[in-house]
Amino acid sequence: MGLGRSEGDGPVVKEDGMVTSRDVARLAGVSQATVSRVMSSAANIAPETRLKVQAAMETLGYVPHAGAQAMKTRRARIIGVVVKDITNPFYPEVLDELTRELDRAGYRVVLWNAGGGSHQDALTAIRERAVDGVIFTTATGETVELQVALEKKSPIVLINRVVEGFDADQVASDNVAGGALVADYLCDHGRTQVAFIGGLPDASTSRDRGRGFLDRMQELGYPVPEELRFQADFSHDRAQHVTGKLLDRADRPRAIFCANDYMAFGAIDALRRRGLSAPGDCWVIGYDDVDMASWPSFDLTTVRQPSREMARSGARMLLDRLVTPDLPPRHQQFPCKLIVRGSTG
Amino acid sequence: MGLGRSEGDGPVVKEDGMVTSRDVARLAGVSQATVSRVMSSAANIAPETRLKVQAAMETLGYVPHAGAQAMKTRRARIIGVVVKDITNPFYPEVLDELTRELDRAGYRVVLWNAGGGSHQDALTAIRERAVDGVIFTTATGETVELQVALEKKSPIVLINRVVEGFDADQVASDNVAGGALVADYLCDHGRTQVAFIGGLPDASTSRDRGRGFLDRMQELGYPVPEELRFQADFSHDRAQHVTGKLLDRADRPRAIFCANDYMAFGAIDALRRRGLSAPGDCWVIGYDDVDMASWPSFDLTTVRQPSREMARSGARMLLDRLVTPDLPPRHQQFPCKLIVRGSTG
DNA sequence: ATGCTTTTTGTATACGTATACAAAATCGTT
DNA sequence: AACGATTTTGTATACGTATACAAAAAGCAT
Repeated sequence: MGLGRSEGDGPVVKEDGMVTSRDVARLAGVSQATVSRVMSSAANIAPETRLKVQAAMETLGYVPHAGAQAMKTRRARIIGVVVKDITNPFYPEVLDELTRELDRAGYRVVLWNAGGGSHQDALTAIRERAVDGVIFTTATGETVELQVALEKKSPIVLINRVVEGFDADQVASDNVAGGALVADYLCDHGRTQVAFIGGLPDASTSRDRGRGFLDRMQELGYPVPEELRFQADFSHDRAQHVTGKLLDRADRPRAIFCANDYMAFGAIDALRRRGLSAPGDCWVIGYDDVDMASWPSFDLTTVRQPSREMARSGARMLLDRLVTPDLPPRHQQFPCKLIVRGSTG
Repeated sequence: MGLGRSEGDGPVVKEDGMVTSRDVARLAGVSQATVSRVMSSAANIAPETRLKVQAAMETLGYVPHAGAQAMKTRRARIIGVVVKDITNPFYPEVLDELTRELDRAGYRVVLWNAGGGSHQDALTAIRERAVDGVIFTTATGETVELQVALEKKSPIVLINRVVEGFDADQVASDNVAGGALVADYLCDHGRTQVAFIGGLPDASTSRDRGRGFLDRMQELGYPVPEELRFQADFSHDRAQHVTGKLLDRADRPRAIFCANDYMAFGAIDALRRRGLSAPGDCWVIGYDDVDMASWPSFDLTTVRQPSREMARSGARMLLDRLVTPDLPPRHQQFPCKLIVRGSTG
C-alpha cells in the first residue's frame, strides 16, 4: 500500500468546478474508496482517517454527484407527485404536507402539474430511474398505463382519487359515506329540492361523492332529477357559471351540493354576483374542508376529509414500499365528517 | 466489422427490469454506441440501422437511465423552484406557469416548499448536479449563501422577491411604484387615515410596496403613523388578527393597504367576522391580483403585477443562462397597474 | 478494377460513485 | 518475538451512457 498519496497529484480543482471524491482522496492522501466510505459513514474507518477526509471534504466543498450516486445505488432519492390543477387550493394543502413529509425522509419532490402528459411522464420518470416512486393525486382513466407500470413493480401510490380494482397502494376518504352525510343533513332540515354539481365524471372522488349523495337522496324519497345534476370539472369558474344558470330558473333549488370546496366557492360567488347569498337564498355545501372554507368570507358547510393526514399516510406508504417492494397493496380509507357552518342552516 | 451481434448474447431482460442501451444493441445486432447515436438522433445513421434499433428499443421498452445520462452530459434536465408558503394562492399561480414553461422546454421541476432549509438545499442540489438551476421566488436575507453560489457560477434566478446588489438574473414588478399608486388613489378619494400591513420585513416585495406607499403618503401630506403600520408575515391569519385589532380601535382607519392579496383577504375576513364590510366600513386594498381577488366574494381592489408573465420570463432567463452561462445578469422590472374593484370606492 | 472521399459503425474510454475482494496494518495472545 | 484474528485501507471493477478515435463500408470518379 502506498505511503504517500494514493491518488496521484493532479489539480485539486478543475475549471469545471466539480469536486469529486477523487479530489478529496488526493488531498486527504487516501484512496477514493475511503472517501466513499466516510460518506456512507457506516463502515469501519479509523477516527483520524475520518477526520482527515472530512477536513479535505470541507476545504474542497465536496458534494457527491447525484447522478453518479443514483446510478450506483439505483436510488434517486426523489419522489414524483402528480397534480392536475395546482390552482385548486386543495392541492397546495396536500403538496404542503407531502413536501414536508418527504423532505423529512430525505427525499426531494418532482412536481407534475396539469399538462395532458403528466401522468405518463411520471411513469416514464420511474423507468428512467429519475424518481424512485410516484404519488398520484389525480388518477382517473389512465388505468391501462398504470396497470402496465404496476406490473413492472413501479412504486406507485394513489391518494385522493382512487381507481377501483387497481392493485396499488391507495389512500382516500370514504366519499360515498361523505356524500350520504350531506343528503341526510339536507333532508333533516327539510331541504329536499337540491342540485348536485360534480367534478370530472371519471374522477373517483366526484363519482363516489355524487353516488353517495344521490343514492341517499333517493332512499330518503327525494330523488335529484337529472336536470339538477351537473359536471363542472372541479373548476371554480364553471361551477360559478352552472350555479348562475341554476339560480336563473323559476324553481330555484334550495341547496347546492358541490363535489369540492373550490366549486362551492364558485357557487357562492354566483349567488353574490346576483346580490343573493347563502344560506338566505340557497344553501351551499362543499367537500374537502380546505382552509379557505373556514374563512368568514365563505363560512362554508362542507364535508371534512383529513387531507393532510391522507397525504402523510400516502407518503409513508410509498416510503415503506421503497424499502419493502413486495408489501401487499394497502387500501386505506379515512372517515369524513360534516362540518356545519354559515352557508347552511 | 463483426458479422454477428457485436454485444454478445446475454439475457435480454435481467430480473431487475432495467433495460440498458446494451440490451438494445444486443437485440438489434449493433454496438452500444450506435444505440446511443440513435437516441441523440443528430448523428449519421443508416436508415435501416435506425429502424432496427428503434424496433429493438420498442420491443424492450428501452428508456435511458437519467442518472447515467446526467453524469455524462453534465445536465440533469431538472430545474429547482423554491417557494415559502405554497398555501398562499400567489405561489400556485406562479408554479402553474413555471411548470408549464419548463415542461415545454423539456425540464422537470423539483419543488422546495417551506422548511427553513429550502434555500440552502436548493443550492446544494445545484452542486450535486441534481438540478441544473434554481428559481427562487422567496429570496430574503440569505444573501451570503446566494453570493457564494453565484461565484461558483450556479444558475440562479430570483423572481418576485429580489435582493439588491445581487448580481444574478432577477425579475420583479415595480413594487415601489405600485405602492405609490395606492397612496395616490386613496388620497384622491379622500381616504387619508390609513393603515399598512406589510409581510416579512426582509422581503423586498413587502419593503418596496411599503416604502412606495408610505413615502408617497408622506409626500402628499398624510404620513402614516407608526401605530398604523404592521407586519403580518404574508399570512392570512395574522393579517386577519391584526386587522381585528385595528378595527377595535376608537379611531378606526378608513382604509387598509395590505402588501399582498392573501393578507387582504384576511383583512376582509376580519371585517366580516365583525359584521362589517369593505368598502362600507373600511376600504381594503391588496397587491398581486391573484385570481381569487376578482371573485365576487372578495371583489378586491388591488395592484396587479403580471405574475404569470414574470414567472415565464424568469424561467426563460434561467434557460438562457443554461445555454449561455456567461450572459450578463439581467434585472427585469414589470410595471404594475391599479385594479379598482368593489372593496373600495 | 483502382484509388479516393464520405458515410457509417465499432472499440475503447470517461463520467463519479459504491463495493467486493485482497492487501496491509493493528492488536492481542502466548 | 511470533502468530493468528481483526480492523483498516487500497485495488479493481461495475453502474449505464456519450463520445473521441479508428476501422470498415459505401460511394464515386477515373
